Amino acid sequence: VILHADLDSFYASVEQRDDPALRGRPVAVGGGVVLAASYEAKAFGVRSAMGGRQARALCPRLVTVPPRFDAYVEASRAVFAIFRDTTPLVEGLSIDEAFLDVGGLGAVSGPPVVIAVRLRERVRSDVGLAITVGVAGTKFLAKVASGLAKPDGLLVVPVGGELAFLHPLPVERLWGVGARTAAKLHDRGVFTVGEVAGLGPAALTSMLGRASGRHLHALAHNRDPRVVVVGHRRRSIGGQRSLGGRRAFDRTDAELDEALVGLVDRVTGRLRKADRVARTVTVRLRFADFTAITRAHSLARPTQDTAPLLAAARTLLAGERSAIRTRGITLVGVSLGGLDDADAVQLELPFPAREFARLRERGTLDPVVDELRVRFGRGAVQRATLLGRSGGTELPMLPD
DNA sequence: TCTGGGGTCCTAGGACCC
DNA sequence: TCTGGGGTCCTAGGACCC
Repeated sequence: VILHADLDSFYASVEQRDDPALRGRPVAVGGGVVLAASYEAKAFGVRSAMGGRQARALCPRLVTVPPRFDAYVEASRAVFAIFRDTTPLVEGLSIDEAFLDVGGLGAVSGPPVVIAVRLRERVRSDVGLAITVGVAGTKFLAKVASGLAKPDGLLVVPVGGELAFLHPLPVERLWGVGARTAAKLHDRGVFTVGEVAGLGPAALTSMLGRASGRHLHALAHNRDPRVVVVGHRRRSIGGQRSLGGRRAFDRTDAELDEALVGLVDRVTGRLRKADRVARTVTVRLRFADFTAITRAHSLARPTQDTAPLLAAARTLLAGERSAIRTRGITLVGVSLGGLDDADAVQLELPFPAREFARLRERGTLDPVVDELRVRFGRGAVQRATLLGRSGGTELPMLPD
């Protein structure tokens, strides 16, 4: 049994918690763009990612406050501590939501509903925030349930009633169906999850692509085998800076370089703080017409040093000088991928073919061996046995 | 209404290797 | 001179989520 716990209007709720004058009033966090809107603001149609001007047009009495990210991180830590005190099986999805696997807790903590009620009370009393919880047998359904129960709600999908719950819902309720996918489905007369379920997998696949089609087909029949995973590792670290549209066509090279250096500096700082190394640098540019491109380069070896990563980013940016001149530029982004632990050592792969053939001739390696992987990390050997067999027995790692 | 900043995953083509 | 198939890695773009 899985709980999906999701804090309501997180940033705005923290602001209302910390400043009583904001309570009961329509609040938007952010400046040029709304990062989060309180429920009072949402009632006027104010939404996150909306421009500040539009938000004020919809809601003249809107109170706009600048974000205080430190306060949100602090509140998030406190809530996640309560999550982990509820069950060790916590999978964070973002700063304000997580899956909790409470399946094995029955004997200790009572049934899932009781656990969910207690969790909501604790977050309310200890952190001062409202949290919505969805309870179901799968991650997907738990997330759908919490979405429907917002704000400040609790919704349990009864065992056996999953499809009856799911099928009347509009397709937009499905996790992974955004505006584009919804539009494609609507074009073909598909509006509810039940109608999706009525479609064959082939029809969905031809509409949405292989993975999305299969995925959606499975979800519409409430098949979701994904388990709660503790301790996800970040796969990329990035930063971006919008430059404002006004001077899109007359940014100087020096200005762009300054922005790039600032971003690389910030991002590599985070990389080092996380004790990780990166191998792929991606530069993202957005032009005055709002179209965007990405340019990537992979280094021969991973690093956490600023210099080689900055050099790669500069080269990528330099390659787009003429596009920047003719199309104007409104955003620069840098992302680091191919992450690994800083102290991990990966030997050259694949194992040199000539050396391999030589060993094979000497009879040192059984022909079924076709790869050698040796990995060291955290100051100790992680995997150090040769992944091969000779006469059915494992070979020891080569002395070298 | 001229639109932030942080991520994840999928697709598809080309290079390269065996 | 013309021809196969499988696999991995890299790059670019797109959709989606909070």
